[in-house]
Amino acid sequence: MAADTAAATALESEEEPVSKRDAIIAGATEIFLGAGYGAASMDAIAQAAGVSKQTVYAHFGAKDTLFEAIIRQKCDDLLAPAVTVGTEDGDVGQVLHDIAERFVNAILSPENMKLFRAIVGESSRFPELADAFYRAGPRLAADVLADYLFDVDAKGELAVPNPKSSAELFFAMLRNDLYMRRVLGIERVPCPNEADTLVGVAVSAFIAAHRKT
Amino acid sequence: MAADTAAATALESEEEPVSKRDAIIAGATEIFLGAGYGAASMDAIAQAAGVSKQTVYAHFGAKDTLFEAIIRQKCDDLLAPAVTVGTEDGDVGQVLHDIAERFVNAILSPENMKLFRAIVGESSRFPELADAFYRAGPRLAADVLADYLFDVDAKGELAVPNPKSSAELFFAMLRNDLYMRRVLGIERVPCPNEADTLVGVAVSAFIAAHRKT
DNA sequence: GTCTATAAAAGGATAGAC
DNA sequence: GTCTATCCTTTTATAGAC
Repeated sequence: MAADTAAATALESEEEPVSKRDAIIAGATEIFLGAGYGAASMDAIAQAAGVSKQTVYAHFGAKDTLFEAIIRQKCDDLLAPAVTVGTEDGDVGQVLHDIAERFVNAILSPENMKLFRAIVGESSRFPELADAFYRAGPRLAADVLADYLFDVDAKGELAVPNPKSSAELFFAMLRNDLYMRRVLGIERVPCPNEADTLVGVAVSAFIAAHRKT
Repeated sequence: MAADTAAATALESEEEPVSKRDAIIAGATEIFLGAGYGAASMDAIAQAAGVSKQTVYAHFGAKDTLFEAIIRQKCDDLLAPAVTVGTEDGDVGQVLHDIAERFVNAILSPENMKLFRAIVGESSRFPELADAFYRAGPRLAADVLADYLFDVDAKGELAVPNPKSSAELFFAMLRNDLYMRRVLGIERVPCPNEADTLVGVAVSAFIAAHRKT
């Protein structure tokens, strides 16, 4: 299978998916994230992939298996860039601002919105997926930031007696009203100005709340 | 119909729903909020209501109509207590603490969790419901708090140059990691200790960020 | 591995009697 | 208004040929 994929990669044009399997993944991702698990039909997925339905079943066995594969991959792909701290040296305010900007951009992206809605909507049927999302996203982000805040406290730049709690508070501040509107699908158009303002407000408030006495 | 309901109320025991219509509403609420729109079948709803399927259709016409009726009612019922300011006199810290406690209790309640998941999962199919939820919940709460914060600023108790922005930040702080875990269905057991801690952290940080210079 | 064709079941909605 | 019985579309999944 690996050899097949490699050969196809070399021969096919870049527009077309390299293999049937990749085509299925692409099609299933589009349909599942666009419509949700319940409203997505295997026919629609096969058609979006340009493949017969039986081919889909040959590769993934069943609908729920396919859904799990798609969602798990998306969790890893999408949330990874949001949780890196980047350059930890420099002014604390600047570092926090950078982290906040990347986090907000990541969680507000249309792809992440669709992923989150799909997971939340099926959290009772696929609890493991909800857990995977939480660990790859919010939990990891908070853990990474908590490590950084621990150092910040040690250096005496800010007073952070409880890094874990403060890290969670920081990201909560970033999941603001704009995030809520986007989760609910109310705000369609990307609004960079509001996102920038939001980041500034959150970072300022966070620093003010953790200033050394 | 009203007379029928009144008569039934007087005669029936308190355990049983007063009318067929109320029984349908109760059953549909249970099924829709428990399983989501897609996974809920009209058969299951009829069975949960103790009524034939045709009776359900006679009252509500179609599945989507029934869903809308259920969700809209739940939005009004559930979110109303969360958005009252209550006694606006007294220490600012105490008032904010009260508001925060009520808000957290409301949004973390199992009923609200189920409602939110159902709406988010079907936000593309029922955008009006997502909008109704937003206006009855997050938007209304922020508006009410913004009014209070405007007065607080005028009295000079805190520095709140932008009440709307600050109100949104306040509630964002309350939708913390615990809220995220509950939305994703990870945290099953109610954890009052963590909720109390969370409220304290948020209120302290908010006041510190808005202290007069 | 991939396709066409088909089975088998579930679910939304309706007909007609009472 | 309410029930039983039924229709018909959609959808998951499989059989069998190439």
